[in-house]
Amino acid sequence: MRLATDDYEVLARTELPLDTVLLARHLIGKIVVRETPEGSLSGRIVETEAYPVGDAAGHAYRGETLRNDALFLCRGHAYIYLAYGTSYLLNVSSETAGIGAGVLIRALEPLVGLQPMQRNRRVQKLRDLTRGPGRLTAALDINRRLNGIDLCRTGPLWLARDDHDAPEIGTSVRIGLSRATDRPLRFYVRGDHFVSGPKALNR
DNA sequence: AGTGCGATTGACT
DNA sequence: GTCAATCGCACTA
Repeated sequence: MRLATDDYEVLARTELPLDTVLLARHLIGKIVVRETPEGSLSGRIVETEAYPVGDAAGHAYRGETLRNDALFLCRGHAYIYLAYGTSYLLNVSSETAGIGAGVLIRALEPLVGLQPMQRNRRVQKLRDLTRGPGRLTAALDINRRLNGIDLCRTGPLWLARDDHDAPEIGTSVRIGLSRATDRPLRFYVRGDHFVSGPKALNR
């Protein structure tokens, strides 16, 4: 495990698949980097969900609004919104500019900055730090101020390559929806300790 | 202007 | 397992 984020390499936009579902798979195993005044934080993506073009459960389904406009940026930009009035959720925009689709980051394996994350979350247990889309944003101090940021450039929030072997990826239905509930658009590192959701969706 | 409802979490039985 | 918290947004009128 790395002790610092100094030698992370930023993901090039050209290596991101245009297609939302392919991007959701591609992002598994990549690294989210958060630079704060108190230091660098990072985690490895172990769970994502695709919200592709024409998806009735997607926020872009009814067109562009003030809330969701970051989804319409070209692939690799952050779309962050407040869910249930309590949790910020982090997405990566997909497709070409003007289309409107994205990938939700649902869980991370915490890597760098464990102590600040524990402070941000007010929990000690590593497993509770970033397991869940609202938990990982709290751990990394991610909120609406970072909405629209380019994740393919170093800065306060960006994506890095990782140099591990490609993990074994499982597929399931998405979590927490009331519409389009049957589509297999959730991807996760099979059996990983830091994947969210019920056990049945981690095999 | 009012209403209903989440891409969730934490506390509790 | 159940359930309330909490608020911005989409939708109706």
